[in-house]
Amino acid sequence: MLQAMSQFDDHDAFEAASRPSLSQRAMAPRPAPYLDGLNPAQRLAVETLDGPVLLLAGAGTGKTRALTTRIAHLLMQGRATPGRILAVTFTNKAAREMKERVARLLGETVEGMPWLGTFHSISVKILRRHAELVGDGELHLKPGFTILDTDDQLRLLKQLMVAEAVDQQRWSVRWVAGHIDNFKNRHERPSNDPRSQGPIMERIPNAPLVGVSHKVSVGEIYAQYQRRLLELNAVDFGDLLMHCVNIFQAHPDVLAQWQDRFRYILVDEYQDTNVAQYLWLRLLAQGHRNICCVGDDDQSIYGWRGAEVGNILRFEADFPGAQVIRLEQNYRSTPHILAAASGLIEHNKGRLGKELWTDAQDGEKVRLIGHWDSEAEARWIGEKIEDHHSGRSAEAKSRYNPRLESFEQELDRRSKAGLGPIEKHGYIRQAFESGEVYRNLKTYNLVLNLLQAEENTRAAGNMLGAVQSYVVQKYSLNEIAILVRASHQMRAFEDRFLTIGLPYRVIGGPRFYERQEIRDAMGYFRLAVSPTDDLAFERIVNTPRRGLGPKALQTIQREARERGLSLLEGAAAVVAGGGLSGKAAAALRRLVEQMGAFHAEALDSRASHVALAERILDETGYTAMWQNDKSPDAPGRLDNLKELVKALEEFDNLQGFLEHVALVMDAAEGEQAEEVSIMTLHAAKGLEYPIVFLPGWEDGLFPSQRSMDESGLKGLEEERRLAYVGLTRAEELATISFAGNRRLYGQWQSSLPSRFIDELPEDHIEVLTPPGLYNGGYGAAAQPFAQSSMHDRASRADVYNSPGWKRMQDRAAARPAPVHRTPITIDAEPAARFAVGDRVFHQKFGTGSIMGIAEDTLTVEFPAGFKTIKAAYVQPAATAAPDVTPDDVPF
DNA sequence: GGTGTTGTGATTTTT
DNA sequence: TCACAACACC
Repeated sequence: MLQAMSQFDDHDAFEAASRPSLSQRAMAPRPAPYLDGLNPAQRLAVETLDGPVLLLAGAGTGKTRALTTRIAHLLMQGRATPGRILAVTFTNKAAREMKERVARLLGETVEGMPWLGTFHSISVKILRRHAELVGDGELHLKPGFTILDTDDQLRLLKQLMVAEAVDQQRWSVRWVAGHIDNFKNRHERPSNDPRSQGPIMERIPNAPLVGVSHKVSVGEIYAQYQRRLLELNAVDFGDLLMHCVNIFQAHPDVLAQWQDRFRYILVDEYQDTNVAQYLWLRLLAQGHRNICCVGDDDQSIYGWRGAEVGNILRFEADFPGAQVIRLEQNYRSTPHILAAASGLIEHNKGRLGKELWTDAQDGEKVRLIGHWDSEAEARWIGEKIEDHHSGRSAEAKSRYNPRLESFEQELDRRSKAGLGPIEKHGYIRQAFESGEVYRNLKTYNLVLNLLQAEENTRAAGNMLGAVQSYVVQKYSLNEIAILVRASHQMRAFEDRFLTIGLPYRVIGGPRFYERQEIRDAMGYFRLAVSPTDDLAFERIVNTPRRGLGPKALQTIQREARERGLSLLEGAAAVVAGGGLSGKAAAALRRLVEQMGAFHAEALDSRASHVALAERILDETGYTAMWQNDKSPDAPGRLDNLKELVKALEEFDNLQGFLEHVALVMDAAEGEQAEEVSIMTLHAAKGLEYPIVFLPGWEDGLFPSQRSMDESGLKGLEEERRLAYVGLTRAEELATISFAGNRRLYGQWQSSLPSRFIDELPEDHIEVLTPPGLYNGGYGAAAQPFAQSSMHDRASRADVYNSPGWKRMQDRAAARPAPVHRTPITIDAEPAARFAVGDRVFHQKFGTGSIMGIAEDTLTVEFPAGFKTIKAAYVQPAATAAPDVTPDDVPF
């Protein structure tokens, strides 16, 4: 069906014919099985096809389902051909997912959805067709333009800044790049008066630029940068959007053409759009006005990179007559999790407002726990994960359940006898046979519902009881995630998990195509495909080392500039003209000749591009460079190169591959192994896990001090949304934790629990007491805060008054101190408790002897060697019974 | 031109 | 603490 329609794509004849004709009307009202199972709001979202629609979809409300079903509906209703639907996402992953799901709905591959993609990939397609409209009469973009990655962008900017003698000590390349990105996010073109655009920078003190001002504005660099990009026939990511909008604005005829094409527009994650994307969308939508934006203002967490929540808040004003549809039924989380998240986000002002609700069973409350320091936090979370994984978590019910056994027997009996109402639901059987009903709360709930729907037979009643009393104790590690605010928090977990041998994976680390060796290799490929790619030339000319350093490069650049050649051609000229001597000349000659040959072969469609790629890497000595490298990561890099070559096989030629990679910078992720996922809160958006840990809820870290300093209340609210996103990732169990002390940049720093903790609705929170928090604990111990930056009494008192800490104290006090332990009193002169020669115990270093005492600092000889340690961190060894695990040892 | 040393500064990240 | 960049030195 889809493929049949896609043949007509681009044919206006088909469009004309697509007014309800006889044959179409005969085909028209088809049954729409894909609509089954949608809730009323989702259904409304799918069926409201005309005019602007804002779909406010809370976390876990089936947003993607609504969006993909809407596309399917448009197609099945014959409202539009695939080529007439524009569907934009932010990430390639989201685009891929959407394609797959639409395909599944329609039961076919959706090759015919050419305009489902990211803002950037769609912009490239548009831009390739109108490249000449970018620039002025003299200099304009050509359709074959290259797309620079961040690396190229920085190198180019750096050249410009060096030429302008900008004081890079004070104004870094990254900083300038950030500003330029922001210009583009806000769709600010280089102004006619660049000197007054953007912040002012100073040149280095005695820059040899006679008669030039001591100051340069970022705007001037921006203008030069744009000029340079044009000369290089290149664009950066921001340009893709900006140039498109510029073309649309300056050429109404072109705009009209695209407006006409896109009969229906769908936008995912609308709350994340920046000004440029907003303009882009609004221009295109002004044609048919059938635009459907899906988003959630409460999940807007990308303000710092230009996203404007205002776009979604203003939707109704921007698109008069817009219908607003709210998806509020949540299918992901338990009521407690939902209530906790909702209670938190209510502290934000200016929301569009949604009330999430769910049918799900109550489940566990959100847990809250405070720890002494980040290491204790990691240790504790590691243990909890092991518990969940092995099924020995404290809340685990008995593995053996007689009622369940009888239930299973009953099921078996009835199934064999082929009777009774229950086995009509093959699903139930399967749920039990696979064990899914024990493991997955969703399955469990579904089975419950199905059973409840059954007639009130005794068998059904039995089953119900059995299922209800036996829920889920074992979790796969893949069902568990740790979500942190900043990536440096990950280290504590990695360290800990490595020691206890818990498999984990970090999501969102440096990506495949951002690795040095991959970029280098790509540089070679780029140069082979387009010999005029100067940035690629600069990248690889001396990698591996060819003795062609900055000086040789300067010579080449001078030659190229004087003759108006590209760098590679310039290099050829230098070689021919004898501009370089000896070794360098020979090396350059070889490189030029090789690249010439590679280029010829790249043009030859009969030659294998995979073989060419291998040859390039081998003959230029690039592979050898890593083979000779003795650093520990060299073998990994060689593997990556092999993988790169393998990835090439999926493309017809190098060119296609490069085009793909410029935009789709992600590698296939393997998900076979069982591993706990560790990632930032940002990376977690859109994902869900049965069990979620949210560590590091401390003021300054989360909410991040920097966010609040830089953006004030706005920043704080965005942090709060981030907390909301984190909580709503959890399906069954969320555990929030904070640590009193944390090592930051090598320094121990103490902090207060996050203000968000006090904003959580108490009824849905269960406060846990960590092992080792006995009487005394935090309440009595001023010592833990001795190194605190929070020295003033008032703020420290606040800690003790906060519900979380109070509760912890109450719990701790209510709990009898174990016999083997002497309560620790930490007095003003802690070291006074010790004398040289005493045996002391430290939770990390074990037992040792005191060799020296200075103030409150001890020098202790541990098995691991001499350590200088604050007295507060150790205790007399005699009180530390041998059976005490490290976690039982308090501070 | 390659290697060692010092200094600095440090969220969140996609395309 | 750690990574990376800029400089000094061989």
